Amino acid sequence: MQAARFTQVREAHKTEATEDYVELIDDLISANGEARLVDVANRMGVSQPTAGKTLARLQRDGYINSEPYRSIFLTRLGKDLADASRLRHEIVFEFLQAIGVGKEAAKRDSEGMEHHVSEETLKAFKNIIRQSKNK
Amino acid sequence: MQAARFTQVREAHKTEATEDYVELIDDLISANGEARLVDVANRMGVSQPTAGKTLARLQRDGYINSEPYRSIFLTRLGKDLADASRLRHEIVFEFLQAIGVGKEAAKRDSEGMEHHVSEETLKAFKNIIRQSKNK
DNA sequence: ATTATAATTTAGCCATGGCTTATTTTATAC
DNA sequence: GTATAAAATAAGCCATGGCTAAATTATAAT
Repeated sequence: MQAARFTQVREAHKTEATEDYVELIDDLISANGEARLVDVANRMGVSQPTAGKTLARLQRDGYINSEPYRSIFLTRLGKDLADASRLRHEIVFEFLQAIGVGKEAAKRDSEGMEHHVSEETLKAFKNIIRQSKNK
Repeated sequence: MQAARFTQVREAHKTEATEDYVELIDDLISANGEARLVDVANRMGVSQPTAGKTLARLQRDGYINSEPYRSIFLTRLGKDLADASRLRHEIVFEFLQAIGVGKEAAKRDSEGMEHHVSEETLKAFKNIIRQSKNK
């Protein structure tokens, strides 16, 4: 049934924002020692109130913690999701480069594609990466 | 700047529904001679009112035409978008199979991936498809 | 320490895309 | 040709994720 596929794509969309945010927060903590709303908003390319609203939802759903007016911390759940997301993201990014896509396009496309790649496809991607290294 | 990438992904999301719907409408017309709301809704996996609302937007934006209570027609704009979408969709689908992804996963993943693949990446996909045919 | 600047939050707006329930219109069966 | 079933629409709800403008809180500078 075709309907199931579209339903699945819609499911993926629901988790996209969450994954992008936790991954970014984790990066900011690694790079700067902390993750501030203003930096999240800038890196996501949205206004601060928009980022604030999304972060409130992430907190509601247990991915992050933060006291009012203080910086943002990942919960265990958030950190695990960030790690899994980054791994998937990196595989897609490396894969695109392995098949000859330039770095900039690979960055752009992997950002959108990463949320729609199943385990099976990811495995195929990893094979290609491995082959391209052993050549 | 990372922000630009996320902005681009958001742009892609805006056009996703439009592309999915016109492609589906075109398929329904080919298969059944007409595209009815009830079939669109069933194939998209949403309720009829939801499909109706989206179709109203598509009409507002010039992709389709339909008289109240009658079936749906693509405008020139809609037909062109449907053709371009299907082509992209098919390339992604074939590509995934060419690298060893099974048919079902390829169908599912191509549905989500197609909207996030740049021209550059599409070209790389076509190369792989060509190579896999000449082996 | 006070002032100025920067960061965060609040409030309120909008569009999209979901839903259900109820109504209206069209098509079908008899 | 009328009753029934099916399809489409209307009305009204909700969450997400955008925005701006204004208020509050925290930080930095002198």
